Amino acid sequence: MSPTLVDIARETKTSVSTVSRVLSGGAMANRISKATRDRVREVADRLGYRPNLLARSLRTRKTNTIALLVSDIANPFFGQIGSQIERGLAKHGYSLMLCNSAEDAKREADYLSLVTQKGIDGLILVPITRNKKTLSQVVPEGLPLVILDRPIPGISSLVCSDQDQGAQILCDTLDRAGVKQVAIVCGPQHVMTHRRRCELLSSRFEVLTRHEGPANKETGKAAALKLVTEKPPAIVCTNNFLALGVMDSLAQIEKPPIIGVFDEIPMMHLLPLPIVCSMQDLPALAEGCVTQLMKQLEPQANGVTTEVEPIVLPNRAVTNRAFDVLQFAASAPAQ
Amino acid sequence: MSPTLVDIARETKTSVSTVSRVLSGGAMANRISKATRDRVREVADRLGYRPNLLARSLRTRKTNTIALLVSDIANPFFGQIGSQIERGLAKHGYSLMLCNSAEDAKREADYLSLVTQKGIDGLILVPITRNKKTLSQVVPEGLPLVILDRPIPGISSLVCSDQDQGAQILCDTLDRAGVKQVAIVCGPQHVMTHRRRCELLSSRFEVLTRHEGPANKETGKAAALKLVTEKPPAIVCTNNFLALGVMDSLAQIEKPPIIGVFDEIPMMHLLPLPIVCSMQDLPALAEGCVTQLMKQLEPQANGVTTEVEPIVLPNRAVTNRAFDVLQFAASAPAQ
DNA sequence: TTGTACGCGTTATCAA
DNA sequence: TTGATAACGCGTACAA
Repeated sequence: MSPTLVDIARETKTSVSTVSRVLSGGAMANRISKATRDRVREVADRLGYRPNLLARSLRTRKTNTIALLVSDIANPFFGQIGSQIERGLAKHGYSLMLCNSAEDAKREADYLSLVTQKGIDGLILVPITRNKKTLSQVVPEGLPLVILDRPIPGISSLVCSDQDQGAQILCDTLDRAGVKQVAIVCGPQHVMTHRRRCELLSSRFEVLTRHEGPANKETGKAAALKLVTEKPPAIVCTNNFLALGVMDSLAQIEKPPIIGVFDEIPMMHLLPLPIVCSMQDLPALAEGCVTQLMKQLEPQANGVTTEVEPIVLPNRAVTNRAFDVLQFAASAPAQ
Repeated sequence: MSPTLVDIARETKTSVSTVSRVLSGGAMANRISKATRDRVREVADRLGYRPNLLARSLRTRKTNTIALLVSDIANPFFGQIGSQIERGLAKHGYSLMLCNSAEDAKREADYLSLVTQKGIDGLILVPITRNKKTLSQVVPEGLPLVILDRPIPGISSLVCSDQDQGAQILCDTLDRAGVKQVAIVCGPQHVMTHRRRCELLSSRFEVLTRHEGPANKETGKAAALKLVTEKPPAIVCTNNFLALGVMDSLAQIEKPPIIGVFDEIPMMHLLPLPIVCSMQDLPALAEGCVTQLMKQLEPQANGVTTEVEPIVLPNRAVTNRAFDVLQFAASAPAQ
């Protein structure tokens, strides 16, 4: 059994409160005589004392832990963002508990329930649920909360990329390459990001076909198999997993279509297909979450409660070499 | 403030213990009269009672939480494995706390210290530390522990891929393609996996050059730039990140070298470089962790303590299309 | 079937 | 500068 304050108190002939003050009293520690202070520390060291954080949190109602509930940890996007958020939080003395709802509403609910019961000081959520009401039923009133990546109407504590701008720059790039018609491969429409991206695409191009399904590779593959016969000039996928599936099935085509995609595609320069992708600013997203959270955790000293305003970040369009070649050929005749 | 057992007891005119028994007594609940049982449940529902898990864990010394401390969550390999481990644990009633040491020994130590103080029922660790002794100083005696991916001498509770077999099949494949000499790009030698892979490669091929650095893209890029002039027939990278960097820099080469790599390369069929990779069995690794852990958490009913033996899984070599073409040309003359 | 009383390890209040 | 003592919210042995 790990030693407790009582053990140290006994060993050092003092009281539990004294020991507590020395070991974790902060400024209080200085109000204890140097003699006993040293003695307590010495014994604590020798016994290998380590505070029981459960007990401490129960008493102080503070866990110094932030939960990050993402929609799919297998997606490198969230792995990277998790990694960066964690670094950011560490600077403020918080540690991160990373959870995975796996795009499953039930598991999201379970986890929300679990982490709040376990006691967390704040929550960063990539929501499956898109309803403010159902959310407030599981998330305690007043818990510092940041919604990440997928806006929920009515919640202003938000950090996300600018959906419209991201879609526009993708469309602009396709435009410049002479694209007029596209096929769309998209994730579930009840997810805000997928839906909005589809809408914007439809408003700017003639949509030949639209395949919808779970936002994974399999959906992309299935869609690509059907699209082989249709030969659209461009295929736009509403996230990276879909695109991976699509491209996987499009390998053997002689004159592949242009692939438009949101999120990063690893190794895109090397791929023989022309790709344009609308990339999010990952570091800024991560940092946004942290500052957004800290605003709620460390309220201003001067009674002024700083308003929490959404942080909406710009995306940038990136093309690969295969695309650049194509674009040149297409725009050359016009000049 | 969230309601507690006391609130319900007051409201329902019973005692705290009765309420506790009804709400979380398990079999005990049946030893309470149906009348009060229903009344308690009704009130608990109405008040929206949710047990405080901190308090419960403090009392029961059980958190139903397993910590998974990985070396780099930004690596999709660990994202996927984390996702699968979590699913596996959920079936046994445990939830997962995913932490990231980011290949940093200090952060590993910090996290080990943190999670054990917070109270966990078990730990799955992808170690930076490779020493049993230093590990046992932070990890409490008797805590169910599983070492994942990187063996530590003296610890038998291990789940990993067969290093040697994995390297051998990679070498075999290169052999069949006619490769005699290789350049190596590897991660830090103090990490078991990188070191062992290097050793085996050296024993089977003439090593032209060897670049070592942190196991990330940048190291790979730097190495590739130097290798451009040397033109080795094959470049072997000891993990996927290194390979990504290498390939990124090797895009424009007319006759690219063969790339040998451990771990999965996304989209490898599509890449114009010949690639062979030695892939680990992810689902088996994840499941191995869970069973290994459960053996320690749920000791056999019949006093026989089941021994914990290392789980070592076979890898399989996968080649892409560019490689297959190459191999055919090389082996054709021999036939 | 139910209630009383105690302990889990810590911090906070009050008095000395 | 220090020490009793009471919480925090919960589970459980013991008694009724």
